[in-house]
Amino acid sequence: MFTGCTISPHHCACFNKLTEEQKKQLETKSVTIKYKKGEVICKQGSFASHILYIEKGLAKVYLDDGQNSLVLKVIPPGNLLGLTSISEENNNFQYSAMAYLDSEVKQIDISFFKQMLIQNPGFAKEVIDILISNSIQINGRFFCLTHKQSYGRLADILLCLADRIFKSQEFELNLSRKDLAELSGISAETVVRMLKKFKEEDLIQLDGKSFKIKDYAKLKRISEIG
Amino acid sequence: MFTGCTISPHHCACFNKLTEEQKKQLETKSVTIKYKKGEVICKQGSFASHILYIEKGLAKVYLDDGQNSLVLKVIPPGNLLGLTSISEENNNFQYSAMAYLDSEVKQIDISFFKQMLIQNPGFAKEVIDILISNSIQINGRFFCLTHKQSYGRLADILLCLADRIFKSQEFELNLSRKDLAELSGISAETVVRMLKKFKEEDLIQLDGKSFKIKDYAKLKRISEIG
DNA sequence: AAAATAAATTGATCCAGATCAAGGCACGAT
DNA sequence: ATCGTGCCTTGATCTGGATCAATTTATTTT
Repeated sequence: MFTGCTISPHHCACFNKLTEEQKKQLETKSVTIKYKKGEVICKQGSFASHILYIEKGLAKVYLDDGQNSLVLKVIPPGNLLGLTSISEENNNFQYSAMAYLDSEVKQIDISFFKQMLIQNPGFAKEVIDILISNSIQINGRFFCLTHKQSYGRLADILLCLADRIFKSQEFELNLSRKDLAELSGISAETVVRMLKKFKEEDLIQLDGKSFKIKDYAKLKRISEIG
Repeated sequence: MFTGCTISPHHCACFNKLTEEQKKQLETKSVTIKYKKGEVICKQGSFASHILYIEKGLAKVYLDDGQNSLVLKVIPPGNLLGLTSISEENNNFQYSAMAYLDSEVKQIDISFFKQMLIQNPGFAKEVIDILISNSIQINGRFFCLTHKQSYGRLADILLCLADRIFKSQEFELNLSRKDLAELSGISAETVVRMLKKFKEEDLIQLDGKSFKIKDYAKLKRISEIG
């Protein structure tokens, strides 16, 4: 029912709503920056002069209080990042983001973005839809991390990676065990133990960073039962 | 830094942006319904033909998978409910809501609401701001419930009630211990024990449903340390 | 006011998963 | 090669808080 999956299944559609003229303007009002894996793309609390759009790579969005960190979502190409900064009262980043893989990020001037919201109702409506789908997704993850137990959460993430990121039952996961732990909201040691168990029970095949989902149905069941 | 507080600190400002004409129309497109404490206002999954606006009372918004329940937020008068249903792809309620106290709720025709989004960019912008502030709030709560421990969460909720609902250090809490438990994401028994501890340590005064914050600063510290 | 029902409190037990500690392994730097 | 530094893995231990069970106190219902 609810999934801890952090990855939006669709591209954001808002830019399609811009007129040709506006699209041209957009190009002059934006610039693309490259980030290496592990680099910080935006920092919680800092002033936000841009809305970000992931063109290539993968980024994680997380909250941090200096002590603990919570991954809110993972953003694949085709999605916006930093939308919360367009609010009038919170014009700084409400979360941090880091490149999970080498990435390219388009920075869009925030006042241009706001101008589009006012000038182009279709664009605004699309942005609203994006915000809503973000909320729904995060609510699901919220439910997951607070009510499912670790097994289910890990199964969830594995399926999410297979389905939404790699679109294959077999993949090379370029993330550390610690990253995986963060994603599923459990400790790195526990992740290792659980992966081992999944392997023993023949639900997955695992060798270092090579993953293969062997029993999708059973993993699905585990993710649902919790 | 992050708070588990579920209550939005401000009224929604979007209706101010409507023209006089549109405000009049709004009246013809909406109707106010009364709910008794405990009644369900909207049910997760059901078709949403209206956007809801809390006029009086208090409502809780929660997710439910039949097994567990997670309170996303508590909505005081002056706030919208069910905004997620204006999305094109999710035109049903993404969560349930229940009256915490006797309440009055205005139901606004959803297609009228959508029409306003298109016709009135100022209105749309305001709705975007509301969605953003909702997300920020829920993200904070998310962090709280996953990373703070129970003590901090309970302290958090008590301060939130005092500051945002009752606007007084002393209040009569019309919620059961179980409700309080749900709000802070812990079991009812644990809530009782912790309240007792708070009382013993002279942080609060407590008699049944009468609460009084005696040491705000210390509670604040507990809520921050976790 | 007595009976029935629900909520609050307290104590005892249990367990998922964190944390701590220690080795094994891989890979970039010297 | 070999040193170092950081991941991965495994085992041992600890604990916050859930759950279960039983009693007490409120609140309805009749």
